[in-house]
Amino acid sequence: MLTMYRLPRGTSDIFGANIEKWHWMEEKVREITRTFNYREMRTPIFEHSELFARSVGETTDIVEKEMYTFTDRGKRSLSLRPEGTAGIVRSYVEHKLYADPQPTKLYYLGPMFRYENPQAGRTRQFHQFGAEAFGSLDPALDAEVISLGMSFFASLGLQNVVVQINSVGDAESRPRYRQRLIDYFTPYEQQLSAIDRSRLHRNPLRILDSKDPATRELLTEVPSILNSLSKEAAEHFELLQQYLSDLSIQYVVDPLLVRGLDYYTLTAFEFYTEIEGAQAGTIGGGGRYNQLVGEIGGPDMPGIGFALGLERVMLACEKQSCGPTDHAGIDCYLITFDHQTKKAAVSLLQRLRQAGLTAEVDYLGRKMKAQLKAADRLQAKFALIIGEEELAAEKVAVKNLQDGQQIMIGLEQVIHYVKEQRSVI
RNA sequence: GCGGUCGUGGCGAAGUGGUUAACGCACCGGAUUGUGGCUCCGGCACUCGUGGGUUCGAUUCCCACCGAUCGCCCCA
Repeated sequence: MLTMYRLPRGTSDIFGANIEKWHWMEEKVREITRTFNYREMRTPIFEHSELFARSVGETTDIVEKEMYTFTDRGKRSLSLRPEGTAGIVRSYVEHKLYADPQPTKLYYLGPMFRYENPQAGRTRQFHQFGAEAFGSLDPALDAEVISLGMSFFASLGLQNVVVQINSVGDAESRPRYRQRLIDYFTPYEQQLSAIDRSRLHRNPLRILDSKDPATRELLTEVPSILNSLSKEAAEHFELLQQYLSDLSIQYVVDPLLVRGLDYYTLTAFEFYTEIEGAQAGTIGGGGRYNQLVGEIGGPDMPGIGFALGLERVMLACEKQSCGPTDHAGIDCYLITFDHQTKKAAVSLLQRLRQAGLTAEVDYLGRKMKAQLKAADRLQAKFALIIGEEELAAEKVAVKNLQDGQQIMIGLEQVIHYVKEQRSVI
């Protein structure tokens, strides 16, 4: 293959049949967020690197080894966004949206970037649909956010999506649990893998997520975070479950569920479904972040949100055969023979299009037979034939390509006729 | 960052240490003059990922690199 330039590793070009799928999915996002009254926010694709380090967490893999960081001509360190929440929170604070009546409910949709090795459901540029709701501690809002995600999946026709929930505690209970974990694992430290040992010192909560068999043994007896929750945190979690039940949302409590981002407090959750490929089953995740707004310089405002990986959602859709209905073909294909008929066709073409019809004409000088073939391939409903005779009579031969019937129509009546007939086919 | 598998024309897919590298799909043209979807015929003139090496000779053997894919870590 003599292609000089190829797309960068972990990226993809979306076109052809795939673009239809993306439009379909994006349309579902717009629909569902409208009914839940979340408004779109578009933030830059890149931000100051510091923002991500602060919000996502200095010691997370995302910040430590996955960011696309570069220095611009003004010597600023910028990074392509690895996730969406940081930018939304920055914007919320920067534009003082907390001064508006709360809650502020926002959603975003767009590409994210992480320098990782690609595999099933993981690419370097990927797309997320995320929602964030600020300004309320009400667990009913947690339930709404989860419900928004589940409703989105339902609108796509996806089945068997489970939401796993947990509480990672608040400012009071988290340090306490952290210490309990350290106390629990320290006697076994020598048995832990190198990774888990470093987690023990840096971020003990992450051990809960370990896939190491030896560690998993130990996890069967590990103290549950749910027993370390403060009264408020426990109550929040309890109320959330009640609301979820009221919403008939199937959920599973998983005390081992922790998330890879540091900013979560209280509620943490993941959306999961079976997909080919071991790790792609998590199609979304989220949680509360009651400290984050304050941490990046805003007032003490709580927030909760989720992010869904649309490529993974797409994989799930493919597995379950849900997707957009095949788009209908074009309305008209104009068939011409020479320069004179082409001239007439081109102006008819414009009028058809102005009337809202999808119309096409041959630009390759093909013979009539080939033009009809092209019309067929485009699934045209009508072939509008403009030949010498038609031109002289100021008529068009309109051929219905479904039943093969053909009639002559006056040049001026064609649009009306096609519009009328189109709906009865 | 680490490990497995793979890399032949637009796509799918055979194949061999040595004359013109199958086939299918798609595409283009033709089968009596302006009529498609079926059929038949023909065309589509490829550095066999890239660069080295072994050999009289490599697309087939070896090495490196690049890429794809699957997995680990981690995440969406």
